[in-house]
Amino acid sequence: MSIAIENFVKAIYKNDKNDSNNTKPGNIAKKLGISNAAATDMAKKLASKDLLHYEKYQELQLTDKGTQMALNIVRKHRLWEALLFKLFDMSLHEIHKEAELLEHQTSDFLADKISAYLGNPKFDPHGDPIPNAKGEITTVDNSIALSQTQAGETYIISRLMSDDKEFFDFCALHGLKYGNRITVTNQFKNNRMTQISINNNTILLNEDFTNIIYVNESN
Amino acid sequence: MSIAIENFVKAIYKNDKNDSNNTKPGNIAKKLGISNAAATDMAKKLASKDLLHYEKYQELQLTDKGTQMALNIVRKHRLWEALLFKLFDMSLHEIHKEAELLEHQTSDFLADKISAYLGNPKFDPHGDPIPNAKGEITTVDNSIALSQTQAGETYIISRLMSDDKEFFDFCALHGLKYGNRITVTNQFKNNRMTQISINNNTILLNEDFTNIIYVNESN
DNA sequence: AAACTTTTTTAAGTATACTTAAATTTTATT
DNA sequence: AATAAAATTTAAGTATACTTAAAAAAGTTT
Repeated sequence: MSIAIENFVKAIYKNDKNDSNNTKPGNIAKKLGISNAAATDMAKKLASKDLLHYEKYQELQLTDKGTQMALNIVRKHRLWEALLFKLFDMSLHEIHKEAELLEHQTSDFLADKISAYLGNPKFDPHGDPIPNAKGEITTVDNSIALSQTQAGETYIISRLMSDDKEFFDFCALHGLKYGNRITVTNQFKNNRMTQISINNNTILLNEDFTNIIYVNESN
Repeated sequence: MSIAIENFVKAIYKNDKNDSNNTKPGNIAKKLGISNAAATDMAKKLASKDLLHYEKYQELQLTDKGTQMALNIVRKHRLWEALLFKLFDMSLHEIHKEAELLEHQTSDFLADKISAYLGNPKFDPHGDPIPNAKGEITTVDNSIALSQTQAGETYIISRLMSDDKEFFDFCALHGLKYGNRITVTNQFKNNRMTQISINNNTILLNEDFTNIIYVNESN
């Protein structure tokens, strides 16, 4: 299967996991930076390969086969992120960009080698779960968006759900990192802002960030 | 530049380094597993990109720009080989196959990270030189093919110039590995065979192997 | 040097993955 | 419910990287 196909299947999968309300060709096209027409063409082609269900004007839906393919690619992506993060001094954004390319040129054999080398990790450096070789994912039920937290409570950062350079630069600057401890000092519901304390510094975060930073309750 | 272009340029470069007598489209086509017509087409296209000199019915010759591109790809290939060899339990043949794919999806930035992590090695696990970021290569002048060695002398294996699985399986079985010591016990010139001693075992090698195993004199 | 063989080139055609522009259908608005 | 807006689909066309088949040139043999 080509890189274009892999990226298309992956985009549908990720779309389903996030803003699942729109999996029509146009929305996928926007995420991939291709025209709507190209996305429709591709959808038809993938339907003929039994990777997704396609009906005119309806939402695209991955078949089991398509889902397995997506999980396989996501697995490789996140394993590369984990490996590059461990070995090299690179930002999460740089790591993501490289993994985006490497994921398509990685045999299952090599993926398993990377996984074993890392001790079969269940999460990547963003806190995103790494599917195992069978495509099974460890769910992270009890993690919630920072926007949904309680003022006065302390939490552990469990996921940074973004690919954006500016976001990661901000996180790196303030110590917002997978596994780190933060205290929510104020929730300004009306302004949709959250004030946190980390490393004795106080930071005010707006909704753009508090919706993509996930945390677990700190026991 | 596309993967097809990168592989074409690399094939010319490697051809020049080995059986340099024929760099015409047909020979390159054979190495890449494409038709002669496709190779001619590609040669014309690359000439228009100033990557090689093309004149009808003549040998193909890389320009400086083309040579730099080839060296950049070879650098990435050999850095991946060195990294995979260090981290994972994989055969030289498996490592080669993975590197063949990864080399095209590796930024200069990542290549430099890999190189630094490995301590900027000058040679890969086959003993082949790794070009530096500027495309400069450490020459290995004093290494000679096993077929050219003297009976009675002891040598250090410096290069295993092959991509072939069977060859590497054979090498692994008998301890023929980069850096290992061997003694040439007999040179059967008429039969083009070389008898060596390694780890107290005697092995008789024919020309197919003695021409691709390179050694240095052992001081 | 003529004849044969091999290689290279040209020409025509294919699959993939896109594009833009127009037509169609769906969705939202009044 | 009619109309306007937005999205989707169809249609036609492009670039890349190939293919096969035929024509042309080069190389080899006798």
